[in-house]
Amino acid sequence: MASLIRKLEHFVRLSPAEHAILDRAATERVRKLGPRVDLVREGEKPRDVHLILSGWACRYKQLEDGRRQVVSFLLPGDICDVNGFILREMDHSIGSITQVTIADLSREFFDEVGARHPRIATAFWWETLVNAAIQREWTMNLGQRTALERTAHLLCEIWLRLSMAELTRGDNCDFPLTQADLADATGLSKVHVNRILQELRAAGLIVLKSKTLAVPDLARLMRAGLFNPNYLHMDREGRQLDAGSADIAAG
Amino acid sequence: MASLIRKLEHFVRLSPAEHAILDRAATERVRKLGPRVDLVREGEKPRDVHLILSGWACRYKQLEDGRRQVVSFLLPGDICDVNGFILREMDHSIGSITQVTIADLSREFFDEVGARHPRIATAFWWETLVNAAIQREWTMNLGQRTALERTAHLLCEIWLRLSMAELTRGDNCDFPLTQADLADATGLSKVHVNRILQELRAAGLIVLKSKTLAVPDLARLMRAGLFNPNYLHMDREGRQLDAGSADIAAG
DNA sequence: CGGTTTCAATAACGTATGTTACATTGCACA
DNA sequence: TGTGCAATGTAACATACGTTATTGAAACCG
Repeated sequence: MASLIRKLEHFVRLSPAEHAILDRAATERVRKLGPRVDLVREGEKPRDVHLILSGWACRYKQLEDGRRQVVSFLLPGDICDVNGFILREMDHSIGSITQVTIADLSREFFDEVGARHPRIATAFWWETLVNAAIQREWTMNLGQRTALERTAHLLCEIWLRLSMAELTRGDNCDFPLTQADLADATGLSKVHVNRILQELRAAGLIVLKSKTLAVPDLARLMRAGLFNPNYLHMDREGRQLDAGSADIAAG
Repeated sequence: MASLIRKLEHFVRLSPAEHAILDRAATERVRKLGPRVDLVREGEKPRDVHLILSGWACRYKQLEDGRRQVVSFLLPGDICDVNGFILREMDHSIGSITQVTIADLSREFFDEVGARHPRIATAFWWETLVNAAIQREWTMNLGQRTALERTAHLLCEIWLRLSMAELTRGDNCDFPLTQADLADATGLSKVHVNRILQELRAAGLIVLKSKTLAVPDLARLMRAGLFNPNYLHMDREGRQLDAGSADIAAG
């Protein structure tokens, strides 16, 4: 919950009353899932909207011959498909990566937000639009960037998204993805992901071991990934980027 | 305008009154643009929402060194970013491909739709969600499919989107994209796109010349592109796919 | 704790696709 | 009715990345 509010507040300030509404929605109907299980499967009818309270998950699509593409990562504070229940059938699956805690948000909750809480509704639209922007950036990433740029770019994105949710500590963060996960997300083979990670390590751009990632110099990693943070739309009205994100954006 | 309504009616039936509302919005503030000009540039503040009345356009992103990725095509009946004006700055550009006619839809129009026309609002949400699904499918396409599959897949998608807007005639349609456009959209080089098109032609999957595309056997092209139309969510309540799209979906 | 599985690392080799270069066709416009 | 530029087509060659295979080190687990 805290992660969601922190993230949304990168865009609009929410009142204590609005915090309370989100808090309440996020504390009823909470579930816990093990790692590496499907939360939702392609072909199913969308039911509730899910809010990730803790843990990492991903959306993915698969071809009949087994080729698999992770199309996005879901981090704490992320909402899966605001209004997704409008569609009759899921066109992709959602799977947990780590153990995950989720809150199921009802259709009625969104109806009420739409009718009575315009600032929250706007914040949810922002979430929706940023997710669309992220998906466009992934298209760019897969279509144009080299393996090294692509991997560095993905790491920057995850880093910034985690930091918006206040899930980084100093220069490091939890990083539960395996090289196979990174391969599925970048469209590279596992072997090549391994080569690229070695290269990033050798260049001093990352320190990655035992599920912890450290980024000693984010600006340098961003340059390596040709990373421009504009698509994350982390700017709140009447403010550009705060002190913490200013040097981040410096590039 | 007709294209928009036809497309939306693949999802919900709209009343004559609702048609009239859309018609009115689409006839005030109409502009015409030449081919190959920018409609919107990355970095600008989003203003109105644009509805494509005729012609083709695309969203694209560019790296400093000139690498360019088309992240989506905008066809007649497409709306650019419902509620996009919530964001402070565009993270991509929109450029025309052919001559294009657009209607600028005001923020107030969307406010009114949200407040008073829930069925249209739902239809716009459907449009938003389908666009997100398309973007995910492009991620899959670039990350996992071979050059031939990828190209065939893109052609299938464009074909179906055009047919929803009733812009195909029999087995053929206008197709103004150059091989360079296709290259920018598929992440392939122009030379390789040319090779792949030759291959598709040789296999009898497409006939493409002088800006006209014919697809003699859509089911076969779909198989070549590992194309599953589910992500376009062309199904209306109480109906699966109509006669026209049934054989399309047959695969 | 010993066995089993997952994950990471590395090597040898193969190939799909990129690059550069140039020829040809087609079409806009003078 | 040429003339010029954009678009398409082709060939020779280069390379980034994929594939298969093997090994070692963690993590898991009964």
